Amino acid sequence: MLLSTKGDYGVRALIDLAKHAGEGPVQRSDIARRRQLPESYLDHLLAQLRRDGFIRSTRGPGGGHELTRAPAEITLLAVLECLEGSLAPIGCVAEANRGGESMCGQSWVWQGIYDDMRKRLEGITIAELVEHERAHERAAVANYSI
Amino acid sequence: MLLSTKGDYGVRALIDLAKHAGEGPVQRSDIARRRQLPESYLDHLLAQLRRDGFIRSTRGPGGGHELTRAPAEITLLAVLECLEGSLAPIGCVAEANRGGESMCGQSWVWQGIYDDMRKRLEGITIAELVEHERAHERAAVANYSI
DNA sequence: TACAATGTCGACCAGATTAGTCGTGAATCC
DNA sequence: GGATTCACGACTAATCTGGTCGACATTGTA
Ligand code: FES
Ligand code: FES
Repeated sequence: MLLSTKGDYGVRALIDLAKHAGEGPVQRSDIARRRQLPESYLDHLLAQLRRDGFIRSTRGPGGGHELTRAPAEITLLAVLECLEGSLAPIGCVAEANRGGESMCGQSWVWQGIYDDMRKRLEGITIAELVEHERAHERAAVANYSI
Repeated sequence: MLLSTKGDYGVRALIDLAKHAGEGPVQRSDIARRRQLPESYLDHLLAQLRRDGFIRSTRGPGGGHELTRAPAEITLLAVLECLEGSLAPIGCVAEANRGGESMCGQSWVWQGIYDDMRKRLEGITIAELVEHERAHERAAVANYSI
C-alpha cells in the first residue's frame, strides 16, 4: 500500500476546509464529524499540515483551522508528500531522488512509474476535488428528485 | 512504499533463473550469492513463486529451480502480484477491484494511477529485464576496455 | 544402503509502522 | 475565572517486514 490513511484523511480535511473557506475558522470536531474521521487522530494530521504551511489555526472560542492559500493552488502531490513523506513506490527510488545512488537493474521501471504518478498528482488541486464532490452531490440530488 | 523487498528480490531471482535457463536447475545458494540476497529469505520467495507456477523445483544433489515458462511470457505484473498481493496504492482501490464498493470521493484518482501502473507492468517481461541487464553489462565492458 | 546435497515447511523473532487514544497544557474569548 | 479550542507528546495494540533457524523430505551417488 503506497498510501496510509494519513494521506486520505488529510486530503478529506483540506477538502472540508476548502468548502468552508471564507466562513472563518472551521473546528476540528466539525471536520471530524462531517468527514468521518477520528478527531484525535485528525489532530496529528492538522498539526503536520500547519507545520508545512497549508493551514493556519487559532485557539479559543470561535477558533479553528483555515487554508492559507486558494484551493486551486494546493496540489494533491504537495499535500500527500507533506503527510506521507516520499511517494516513491520502492525505497531505492526514494533515496535516488534525494541524492542516493545504488539501485538494482529494475529501478528504471519504478522511477518511470514514480514520475508518471507525480505528474498526475501535480495536476490535481484541492479545488478540483471540491468541484468533483459538488458535481457528485448535484447528481445525487437530481437523481433523488426524479 | 508500494513494494517491499519481496517483489524486488523475487524479480531478481527470476532474472537469474532466466539468464541460466536451459542449463538445468539453478541452486538457491547460487541465486542468493549472485543477486546478493539472504538465502533463507529467498527460500520463502521461491516457495511462493513455485506455488503460483512460475518455477519448478527439484530436490537432491544437482537439484534446484527452473522457470516453467519462457522469460518473455512472464510479466512483471504477474510476478509482483504473486509476491506482494495487490499493488493497489490504497486499500479502498484494492477492495473495489475485487468486488468491494465503498470509496471516498478521491478514489478515482488512485484508480487511475493504479490502472496506469498495471498497464505499464504488464508490458514488461522478465526477458526484457534480462536483455536490459545484458546491455548494461556490455556497456560496462566496452567502457572498461577503452 | 548410507550419506551428502538439496529443497520444504513452519515456528520464531526483533524492529518498524500504522492507527489510533489520552492527558496535560497553552491561548483566547467572554 | 471559566469555557472553548488548539498543541503536543506519551503511550499502546495490532500488523507488517525482513529476516533466522531447525526439523524433515527427497534424490543422486559411492
Ligand atoms: S534495488 Fe531498487 S529496484 Fe531493485
Ligand atoms: S477512501 Fe479510498 S480514496 Fe478515500
